[in-house]
Amino acid sequence: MRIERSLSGNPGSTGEYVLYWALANRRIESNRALAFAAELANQRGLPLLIYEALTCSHPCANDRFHTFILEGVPENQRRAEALGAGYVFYLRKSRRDEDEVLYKLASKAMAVVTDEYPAYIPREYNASVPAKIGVPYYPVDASCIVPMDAIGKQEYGAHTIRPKIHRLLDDHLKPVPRVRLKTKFTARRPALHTSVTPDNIAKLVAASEIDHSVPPSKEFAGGRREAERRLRFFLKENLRRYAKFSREPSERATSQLSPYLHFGHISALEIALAVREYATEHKIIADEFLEELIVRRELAFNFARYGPKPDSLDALPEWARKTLAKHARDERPVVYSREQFETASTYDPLWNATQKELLRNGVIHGYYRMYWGKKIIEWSRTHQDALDTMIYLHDRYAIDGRDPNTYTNILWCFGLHDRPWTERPIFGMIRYMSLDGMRRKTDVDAYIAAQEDAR
DNA sequence: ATCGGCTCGCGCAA
DNA sequence: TGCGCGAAGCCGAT
Repeated sequence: MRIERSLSGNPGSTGEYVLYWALANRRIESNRALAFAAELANQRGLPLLIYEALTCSHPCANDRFHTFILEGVPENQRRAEALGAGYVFYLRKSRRDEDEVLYKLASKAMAVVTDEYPAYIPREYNASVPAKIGVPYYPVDASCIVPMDAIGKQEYGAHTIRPKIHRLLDDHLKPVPRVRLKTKFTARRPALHTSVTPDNIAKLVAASEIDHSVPPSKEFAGGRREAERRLRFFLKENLRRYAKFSREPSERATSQLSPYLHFGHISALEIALAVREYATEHKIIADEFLEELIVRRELAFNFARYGPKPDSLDALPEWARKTLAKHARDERPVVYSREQFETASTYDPLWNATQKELLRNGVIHGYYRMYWGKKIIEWSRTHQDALDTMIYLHDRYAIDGRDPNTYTNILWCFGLHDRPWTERPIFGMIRYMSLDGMRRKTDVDAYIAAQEDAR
């Protein structure tokens, strides 16, 4: 692995260890940023210290996300220490606490390595933190299979990025080499460490100064082991059904891994490798799944990284901005308030069921998520209101929200990475979706019944 | 049940 | 410069 891109200073100055800050990829295995930090440490004869944090000043901090993240911590600590690395987890319980642990740890580090991540808070950290610490700072892309840098520019759509990804895939679709640390971390653990065990998670969450009105997901428990369990289940039960049923939500044939991908409990790389191996062994064609996991996911990261902004209508292609502007003042026969959306109180039973899935589980099935978004456009006073509502609901409830993928999914509803269609009110030439269409293609009633039963 | 048109623009072949 | 075709469709004609 090359040592590249120093954003501030040069490695080689003094320090007691190399610090890896698990900002977006909260895992020890299959992590290129951590592997890079380990190589740097070995090169300098220093130990590796891994830092994972959870903050309450995050604008959407609530019980759901806190619980999910905390559930991953004991396993990360165990695996980090098994490598011979140091591990510090710090939960800042109060909104007023400064982010002083990172700065303290960084002040004794030879270099800070972290995750490049083109959205939400991590993106802001990577822009602001380097200037505040006096040591070299390396953000490494540990999220994508083909690193964002290897594409290097904003792509217009799946059809333009696909050939580039496939051309580069052989170079990158291989396991991250096992990390072996030459120097064990033997220093005393820094005092500011929050001990997390399966038993004290609920107590830690309750004591945090966060929004306690969004309960933990009823469906998804966080952590590496849970991610691995779901991957095994998907391979065994659903990979062979995926091509046929991925757009039939009532069949539940999708991987259910997006929450774990979002928090980095598992990597897209290891999922792709496991899927490819299982598919070869069992003579399954996995192309449809790998297209979603690789091409479309990486298109989303490409958009977030190289587009002007991942969460703004300004980032749409010109034809979409034009047609939306033309229809900005169209009459909206039905308009719901944010509260009506949030409480799943529309006239449409399918839409309400998708919103209930979001409220209860923290995800919406990928296919219905598009319908969910299209209807919010139809039922909002302005396009900007619709975007604000979608981002608000995702940021607040979706475990896989605040992610390049979800922002891209949301903007897709406004024409991003899509093409124009027959002009119609409100939508202009943006693709429209209807309840009749959903009924024609999917078993709407089975899905609604499943959401009702799940209460 | 199936089919074509709708409508724009990228990237490639020529 | 022309041409094919695209992230998940709709609608009306047959």
